Amino acid sequence: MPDFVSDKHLFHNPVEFAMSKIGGTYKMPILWRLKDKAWRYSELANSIPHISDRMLSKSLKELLEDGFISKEIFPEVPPRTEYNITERGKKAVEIISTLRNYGFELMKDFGIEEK
Amino acid sequence: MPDFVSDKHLFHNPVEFAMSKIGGTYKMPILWRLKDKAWRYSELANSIPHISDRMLSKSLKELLEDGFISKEIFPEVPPRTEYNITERGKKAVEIISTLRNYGFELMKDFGIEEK
DNA sequence: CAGTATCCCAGGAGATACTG
DNA sequence: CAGTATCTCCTGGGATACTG
Repeated sequence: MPDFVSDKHLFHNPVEFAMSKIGGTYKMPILWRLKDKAWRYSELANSIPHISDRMLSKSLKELLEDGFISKEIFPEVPPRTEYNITERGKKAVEIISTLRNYGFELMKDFGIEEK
Repeated sequence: MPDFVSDKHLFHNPVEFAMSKIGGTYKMPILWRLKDKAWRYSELANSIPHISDRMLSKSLKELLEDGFISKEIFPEVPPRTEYNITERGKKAVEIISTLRNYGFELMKDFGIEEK
């Protein structure tokens, strides 16, 4: 596996590339929530612990640009925006599910209680 | 999923926890190489692109402490050290394999040629 | 050969303030 | 409600030098 460049960034392996797309602190939590229904901006903001508007809007924008989610704006007052998972996002959700199950397993392994 | 603390660090979900154990730039590349045979320090150093001694030794130490790999020192001159995967490490390798396949898929999806 | 010790920097993320 | 703009901070990782 040789190095390769995408979007002006250097990668060394496919995992790095995948993580550049769905990694970071908030992208997986967002995709996970959109898994089976549409969510509005404020619902995401209230549901994800500690997330700031800056990080939420930044994460949503990147997921949108990379085609993992879609966005629908309803011209109401007050404005309503809904985010949905796309086909590409659904594949990511499968990976997240695997990672999540593994995480739970590891937590048990390391003696961390799930409350 | 409520927050929880492990090793003085705060986590918000199981994926974060898993990534704290096998994430970062070098842990997966290392585990992946140890998948089916023992490797010496210098072999890893030569095989992993751009890795510095600092990062290699740091990553190995943490993987060792967390039980993903084991280490055997042969009292020869010059010294020889071999690293092996453990049972816990083998489970991680399965996850890495999934992530790796997904990464390749995404690369194709984004039009990145694999050489 | 197989590492450790220091110093340094970039970029991910936090805090706060503001707007159509 | 649904964001964007600034500024700041922290830590993962780079560079370099040294050792049993």
